[in-house]
Amino acid sequence: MKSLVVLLGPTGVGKTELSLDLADRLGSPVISCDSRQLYKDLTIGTAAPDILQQQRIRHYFIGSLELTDYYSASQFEFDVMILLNELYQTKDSILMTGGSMMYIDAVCNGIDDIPTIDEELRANLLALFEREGLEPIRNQLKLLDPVFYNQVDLKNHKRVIHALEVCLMTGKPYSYYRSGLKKKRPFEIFKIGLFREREELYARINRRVDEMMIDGLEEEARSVYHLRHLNALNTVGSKELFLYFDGLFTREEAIEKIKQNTRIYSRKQMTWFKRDHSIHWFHPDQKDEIFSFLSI
RNA sequence: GGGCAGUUACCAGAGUGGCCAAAUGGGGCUGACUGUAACUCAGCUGACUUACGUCUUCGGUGGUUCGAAUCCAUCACUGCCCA
Repeated sequence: MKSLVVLLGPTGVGKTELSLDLADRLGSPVISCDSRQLYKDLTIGTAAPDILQQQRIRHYFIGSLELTDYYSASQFEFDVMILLNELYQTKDSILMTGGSMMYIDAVCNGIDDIPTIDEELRANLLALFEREGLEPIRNQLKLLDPVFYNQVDLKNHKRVIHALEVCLMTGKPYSYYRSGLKKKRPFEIFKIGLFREREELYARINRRVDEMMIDGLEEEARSVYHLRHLNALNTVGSKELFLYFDGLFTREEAIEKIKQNTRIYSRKQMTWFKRDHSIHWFHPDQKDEIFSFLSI
């Protein structure tokens, strides 16, 4: 039986470092599962594996996209499935590492097949939202998909708009596509979660942000500032510096905000992971325990 | 030494006699989340209680009043101005 080892955990917990040893042991490359490390030009702010680390272990999905590229969890599922199929020709165990919750779920459980939304339609709805608020969009959704209308958080414009997009795009209710079914994978999945006490994690995060600034995060952000409207740049470590460039933050305030938003993000990740009882939790120092758990 | 302004929950900051455990924002905490998800959204945030509710708060003290964060006196501290 083929297997997929998923190394996950909140940002800053120490996944990258451990993943190299784990990959060595498994004789596997690393499939990165990170919705922002995917993009080139964001390497410092996303703490992507560096050149040396990538020379040591082959990594996939690091810096493979332009900031202007469209991508989604669903596409990630698709790409990973193809890659896994290839890798399993010669290997039995593959390692995937990352903290993007929905991407992990997309690979492990699958995600319903929903058509990708036409750019123009999306732009139109967004314009309508900005002009008249969410009300008209909600009303249309109520008409076209009363089922989902009753389930969705009606204040969450992203969810409401997306549902309507799908309805308008396909002529079918959004709920029609939402099976909620888990896909059966032709490989076994082992989820290893890395956990640190909050205080310890926060201290690492704070320190890491300071290191990023030393490594040139400010210059990195400056070089992509002109693309700030892109979703890929709605990212911790970029958006705060943009506000500094705008004169709305001092440099110090921006750094504090990056730390704070990273901490908040790490908590959101933990909230998500807590629901998943198939995760086996370890402290990053418990390398041997992890190896023996995986029998490697 | 004199004059003026101020002191409100973790922070900032509304409230100027009852509808005030006290607006709002920030921060913190908890959670939702199947498609741009490092997104977006929600709840809680004086104490005790599952809850109904009860109790203790608005610099200190003492008053006025049926009733005070709100009015008066006084003390303390802070800021600005005059000396």
